[in-house]
Amino acid sequence: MADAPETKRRPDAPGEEGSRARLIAAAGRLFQEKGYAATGLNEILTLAGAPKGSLYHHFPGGKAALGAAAMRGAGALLRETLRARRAEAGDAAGAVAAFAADLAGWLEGSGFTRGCPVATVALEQTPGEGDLPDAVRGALSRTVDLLADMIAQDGAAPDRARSLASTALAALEGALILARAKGDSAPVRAAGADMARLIALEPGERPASLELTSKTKF
Amino acid sequence: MADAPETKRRPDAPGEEGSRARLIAAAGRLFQEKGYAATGLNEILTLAGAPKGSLYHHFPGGKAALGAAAMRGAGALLRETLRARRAEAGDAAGAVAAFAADLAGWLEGSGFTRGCPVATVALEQTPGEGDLPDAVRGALSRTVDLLADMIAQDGAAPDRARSLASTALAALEGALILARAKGDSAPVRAAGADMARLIALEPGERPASLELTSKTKF
DNA sequence: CCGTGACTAGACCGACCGGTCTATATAGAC
DNA sequence: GTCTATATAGACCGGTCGGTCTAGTCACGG
Repeated sequence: MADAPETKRRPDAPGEEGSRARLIAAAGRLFQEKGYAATGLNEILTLAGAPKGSLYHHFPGGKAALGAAAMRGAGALLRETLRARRAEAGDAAGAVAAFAADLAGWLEGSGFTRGCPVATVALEQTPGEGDLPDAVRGALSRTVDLLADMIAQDGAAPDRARSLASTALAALEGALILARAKGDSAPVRAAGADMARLIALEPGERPASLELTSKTKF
Repeated sequence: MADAPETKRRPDAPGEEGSRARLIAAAGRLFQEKGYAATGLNEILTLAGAPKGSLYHHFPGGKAALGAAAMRGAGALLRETLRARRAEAGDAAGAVAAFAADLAGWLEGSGFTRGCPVATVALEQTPGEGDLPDAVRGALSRTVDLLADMIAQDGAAPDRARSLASTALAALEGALILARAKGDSAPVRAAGADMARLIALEPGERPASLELTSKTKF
């Protein structure tokens, strides 16, 4: 809802392609691998190929602001993937199973170094880190909301759908922890299958309700 | 299986009561609240009331060795609690529900600052931290093994019991993340109830098998 | 009463932390 | 061309990090 008549917005030349985006990507990846506190600013800068000045130009709030942006991006990616799986599978249970397979694949593909980018940061939070706690909370709750909507669309009562969605996301997050520690993605696949089963056996009353509840209360 | 004829083992006078134990307790608590990397040695030392010399006397391996000891202690506490709940409830499903209530209570009691002590450290692991990764893996896998034994005792097939145990622990770990981020223990209680339900509806074939499977392959 | 080993005590170290600052290069407006 | 805003570039800062080291304190065995 901005920059409608704006045709400018094109300085950025020195860095070849959005150094801001590269900073977010580098931070997200390193936080995912080693956690927030263990990742140094210089490490992020090196991976992104950007100097310190760029970081503090794009993120005056420093490390916490960059972390918040990374959390928002990671949450968006999670939800986008989940939505795509839901479209393919046709129901919430299938979406969860396919989503779990995605997570397992990502974990394996990284050599078991990258779990959930949000969970890693979520566990290190102490209040007073600027936007970061809010961004973490938002990424998690918006994903739960999305999943709850999917389950409710399959006919579950709204409260029950939210509860199931919370448990399902929790199981996947926890499974990523177990899988990463073990160096074996079996826990993620098991959690996906078990949660799909749990969701599927929910008494679906209305076969298809056309309205999205989507309270989206953060 | 040691110190049978040992009647000595009682220097320790300066510190009034096992400074080693105080160090482990302080480290465990701080790791739980803020994570491994974010917790400074000096902070642990202050909370434990011990000087640096004591730390490196008891834990020549430094921070990683202290962390490993804290993980072993935390894992033991988790399993002890789970065993106690199983004894009270009589079956695995009831044990999981009661255990979840314990976790929720601990989280609430700490003002939502303390989640699972193992998960927090598990997500920050990079190889080369000495005993720490092994201690984390051991704490998690031994807890899964214990829970799998409980489920198998209720009549589930061993493989299915292990899979269910993995998902159940994952759901509780993940729920602690969500609950802490939200400042609301509802996700933990929901996960406890849902996992108890999932375990209970497992076809229990033999009402009671007397033999513990306990492969304990970590 | 003097060793001797277990343990406490904390000064000290180089490395690195997140953050600030000034200087420079670039692209578009006029 | 000149001016201005955007963005890059990195030297630099005080503070803190995990870890090392030497000195001192205690309980006990001889």
